[in-house]
Amino acid sequence: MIISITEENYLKAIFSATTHATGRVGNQLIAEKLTINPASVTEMLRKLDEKKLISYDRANGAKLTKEGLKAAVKVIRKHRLWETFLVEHLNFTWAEVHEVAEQLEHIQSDKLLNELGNFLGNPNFDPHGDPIPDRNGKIPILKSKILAEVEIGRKVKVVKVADNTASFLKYLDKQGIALADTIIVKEVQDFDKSLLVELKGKIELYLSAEAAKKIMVE
Amino acid sequence: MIISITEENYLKAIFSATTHATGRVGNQLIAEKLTINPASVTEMLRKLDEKKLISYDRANGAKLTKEGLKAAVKVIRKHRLWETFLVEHLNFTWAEVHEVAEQLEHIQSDKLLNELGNFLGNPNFDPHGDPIPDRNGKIPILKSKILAEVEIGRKVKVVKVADNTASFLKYLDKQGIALADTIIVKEVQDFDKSLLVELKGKIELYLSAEAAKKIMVE
DNA sequence: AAAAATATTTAGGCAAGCCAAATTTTATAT
DNA sequence: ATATAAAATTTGGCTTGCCTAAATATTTTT
Repeated sequence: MIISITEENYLKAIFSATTHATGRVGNQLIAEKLTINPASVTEMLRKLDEKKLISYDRANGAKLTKEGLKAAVKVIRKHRLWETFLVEHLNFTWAEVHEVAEQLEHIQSDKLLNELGNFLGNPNFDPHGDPIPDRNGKIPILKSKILAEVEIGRKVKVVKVADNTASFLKYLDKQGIALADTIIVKEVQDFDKSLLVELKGKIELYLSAEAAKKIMVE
Repeated sequence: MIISITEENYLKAIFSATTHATGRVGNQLIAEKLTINPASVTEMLRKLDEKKLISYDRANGAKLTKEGLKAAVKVIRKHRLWETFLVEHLNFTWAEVHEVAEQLEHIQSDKLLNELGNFLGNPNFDPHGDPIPDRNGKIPILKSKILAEVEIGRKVKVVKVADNTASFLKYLDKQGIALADTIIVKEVQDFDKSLLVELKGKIELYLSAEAAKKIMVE
């Protein structure tokens, strides 16, 4: 079956909305993720329902079928493999990759996808620490928590960022924080919940409560 | 200026039609290259003319402007760099690359283009021996001739194929002919102009006149 | 339970690209 | 020079995806 680029983007949006929020996936939310008008969403959801990629009714909203899930996960695998390629081999920073990966994820070629995976050594996580689904669609699970919830004195490792916007990633770069860095929480300021942390055993710096919620550690 | 994928494909078609045929580039020819209906071509050519990417009038047909040429050459550079990448790093054969490169050539990212070039060592020729335009749009020239015109006894090297269709490339693979192979023409059959050639100093084989017109040597 | 707020759907339209059929223009051949 | 053939264009219509504005549903608040 042919799935258009637009349709792929809807499937991706539904997938990510499904995992994040607990309940139903409404049109509004999908519209926001794709920055389009909610009115436009209805007809597309109906179309995806007809194509059996989602089940859709007013009460339950949109829900991926087995086939729709497979398609969504494949796009995500492509996206994250390309991000990995761009960072590891083409000198992209993690703040730069997203936009280009959004384009590359729609290239259709099973051989390309397979060979790219092999070329990269079929990694399990991308440059942001997000899990890369394997060939069969299985998604590695990372048992991580947010830095804001770590006890004082505990030594942890940065494994993922929960916000892939360029502005946040650039902020991390400026602070010198990268994936796999070790962090020890030294103090929590009572009035604003900001943290004083030790980074890589040497530098000490302050992180806002906001930032601490977006840094995942293990 | 934003140039859509469709527009890029038109520019590419006009470019290749321009170099091949000597005279004017007509709508018919463009329609054939893009396998679309000639009726559809008219409006697009007018649009490209409005955008100053081509000059277009009934008498002279379509002709790329400086800006249109630049855009066309950039797409071709992308296409050929990606082909090189696929063959050299992802185990694609030269018969497999075209279809995927047709997609990859439309990815928009100057950084990607630059870094990909660097990653590959900014090669001058792609896996089919076609010249890769450099960053400034300059196209390397290969002073090659077709195998059919080589004198008997002369030792030459395969530098390019003048037909990139999968069927011809697969035929070459079957015959064991690849870029950079040496060939010596031993005999020319009078009645059908087919050639008996020595390949890589050992194998002898017959090539039809047709094939000999599509193999470029130096 | 009524009013207010939020979500969804309907209806009418628009832009990009495509096609088929009919027509006009240009080129070729007698 | 004119009849015929070939090439280009016009016309009308299609599909995909998007939009705005208005109408319905559904929740939430009071």
